[in-house]
Amino acid sequence: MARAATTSDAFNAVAEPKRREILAYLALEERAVGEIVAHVRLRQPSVSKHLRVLHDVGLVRERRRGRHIFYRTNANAIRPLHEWTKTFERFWQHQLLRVKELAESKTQTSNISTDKENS
Amino acid sequence: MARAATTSDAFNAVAEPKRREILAYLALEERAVGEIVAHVRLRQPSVSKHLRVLHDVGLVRERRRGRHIFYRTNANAIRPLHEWTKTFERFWQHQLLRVKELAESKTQTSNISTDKENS
DNA sequence: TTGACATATTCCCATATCGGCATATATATT
DNA sequence: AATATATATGCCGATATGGGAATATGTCAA
Repeated sequence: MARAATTSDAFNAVAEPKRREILAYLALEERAVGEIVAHVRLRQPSVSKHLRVLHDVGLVRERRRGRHIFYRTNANAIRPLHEWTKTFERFWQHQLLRVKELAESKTQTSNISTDKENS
Repeated sequence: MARAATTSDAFNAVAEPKRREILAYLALEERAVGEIVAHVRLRQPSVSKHLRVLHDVGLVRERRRGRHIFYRTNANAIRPLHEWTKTFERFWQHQLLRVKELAESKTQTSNISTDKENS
């Protein structure tokens, strides 16, 4: 093996900027491929491929209507990502608290070099 | 051009399962590379490379202490992802509402074929 | 200085990825 | 049936990616 098992999941699907753009666009209302092509600046085949990826991981649903295929975002499939980021919520709250405390202690004792910063 | 501009950002960094694992591990407390290697099942160079990626996008901070380098998750850098997923929150709430309404109407009028489902 | 330890970097290989182009497929219209 | 329209698929080229192995770099200890 060489590359990481390609567990093409929602995280991967969303890593592509154009796909995020498409998801945002399709969240508002369903759209036919042609409309998406017009909206995002890509050729139709590329858009179809992105839609395939999104569909495979359940991030969009399709509705076939004549020769048109309407896609819409399946917001529920984004929830796991939301939940994952949420697990870090308490940590960034901690960090904010620390920064606040530091700021306060600095205003009390006028800046006595508490430096520990690194890139 | 060929591949999508390689905007190595947080979304991309987080698309890698091992990197998510590392982030979760380093959120609790800072760890030296050796500890991370022991925790996640990868060789040291691979871990260093993942840490590089994470560091480049600001998802981890490092603290050099003698010959050890301690990494910790910078939860704040995860907030943008959180915010992005959050923009879809109202949509999945909508969908839940729809499902609920559908279920209710079905119990009232015993299932009069309102089917419109597709993969 | 030399040697041990911790971590990063480089090179290589296999594979994945993205976009463009050409083409296939499906459906509607005439 | 023939044609037009909408979308998907296949192939190609360029590049990115991840892991392994070897090696370089940096730091501490003797």
